[in-house]
This record gives sequence, C-alpha cells and structure tokens, in this order.
Amino acid sequence: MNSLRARADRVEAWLQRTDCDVLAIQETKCKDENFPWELFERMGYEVAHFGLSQWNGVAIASRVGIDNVERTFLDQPVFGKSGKDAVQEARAIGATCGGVRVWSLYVPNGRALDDEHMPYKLNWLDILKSHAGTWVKEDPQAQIALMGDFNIAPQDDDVWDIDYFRSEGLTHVSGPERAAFHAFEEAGFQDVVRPHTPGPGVYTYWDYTQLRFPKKEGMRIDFILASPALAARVTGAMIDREERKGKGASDHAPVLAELAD
DNA sequence: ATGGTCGCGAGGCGA
Repeated sequence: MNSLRARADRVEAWLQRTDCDVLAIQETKCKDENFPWELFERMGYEVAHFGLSQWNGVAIASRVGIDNVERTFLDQPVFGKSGKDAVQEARAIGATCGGVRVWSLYVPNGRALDDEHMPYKLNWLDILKSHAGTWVKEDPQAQIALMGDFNIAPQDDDVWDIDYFRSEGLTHVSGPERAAFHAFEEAGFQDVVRPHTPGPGVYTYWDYTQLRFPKKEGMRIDFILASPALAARVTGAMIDREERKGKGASDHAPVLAELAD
C-alpha cells in the first residue's frame, strides 16, 4: 500500500466497488494506535493488524469471519545489521476467514544482490515455505492462501526489460530469489492468478519514479499462492490496474481471486 | 526541461 492512512478514502471506495470478502494488506506503515479501524467497521469488515513502527505493517480484513490470528509465522527470521540487535519485523499476519487460512505477507526487499538484506530475504522465504509445505502435507484438504508482496519476479516477462535488470545487477530476478519462489510451487502451492491474467506486459507494481506507470514499465511481484484444495475453487482472477491510476495511487495494484462456493 | 516519486515524521530512510 505504501501507507494505509494516506489512501483510506481510496481503499474505502475500492471495497465498496469490488465487494470482496477478504482483503490482505501489506505496508500499512503504521502502528495499531494509528490504524483506521473505523473504516473497516463502517464497511462491515472485521480486521486484524500487525504494525510495530512506521515501517512495514500487514493486515487482513474479512467479512466472513476472522479467527486464530497469528502475528509472525513460527520461527520467522529477525533482522539485525552486524553488531546491532536483531528485530522482528511486521511482515506476516495469518487468520482463518470463511474456512480459508489467509496469510498477508510482505516479503523483505533484498535491496541489492550483495546486501545483508538478501540472505535475510531468502532465509525468510525458506522458513515460511518449510512451514507451508508441512501444513499441506499434514492436511491435504487445507485451504491456504499465501498472498502479498513477494518482491520477486519469477519469470523474465514479469519485468519490462530483463536485459536492463541483468545489466544493472538488480534484485527480484536473481537465481536464488527465483528458486526461493519456485520452492513454494514444489511445496504444493500454485499461482492462481496467472492463468487468468496471461502476459507478457502484465504487472502488479510500477515504481513511482521514472514515469514507470505511463511507460508501462512494471513488475509482477504480488501473488496469491494457493494450496491444492483452495486452487481447485478458483474460478477467476484479475489485477486491478485501474487502481494504479490517478492522484494518490499506491505503487501496487490490487490482485483478486474469485472462489466457487 | 539533461530531471522526473512517495510517505513517515521531522532528517533521512525505505521502496
């Protein structure tokens, strides 16, 4: 979102228009005390939020129930620059909504291939994937959605110019990052949006700088990864590119999936 | 026109 408070009016209008049952939000950029609770109450949603500072922050809003809320996943890695105390970051919140275990995820940005945030990002994904694989293994009928900003473009056509990314040595497209993403697929989770939104040139994020949006220079880095039992219920999906337009837009577009009853 | 964006929270950081 790049701040929920700054876009509260847009979110309210979007919920009104879209009429969705469950919304997973990333980068609320606030603590609980500054969270716009009334917005969701007014719209008939229950909401759970996890925010520790002006950074990160994740939430789930639901009008089909919200139970067993978990803030951070088990063994979620902490980050600390060498010599400094490691801190837990507000990057994951889980809740059961209408029989679906929903996780709103804000995967760490690796920043640069040789930055210490990169191993943090890869480890964060690896631990999450290990647990997610166990959830599916223990209960093959489990309906689980891993959704949010993965900060990875898994295929070359998930960025506007892969040669540019390679020549600049940019993140999001490296082998280790892509392997970390594909490990979720190997663990039984599938991207349920791509089959309904084929590329190339289909993105979920456009940088604010460099006129990336009008130039159609985006990245597909936001996903809904579903367990087999949930994937079987998906009847459609879309990326709401219209929401990236106009004054006060987030740099990400909402990603939606529709489920059969 | 040789740059070009946001938000948080009060200077610089993070994306």
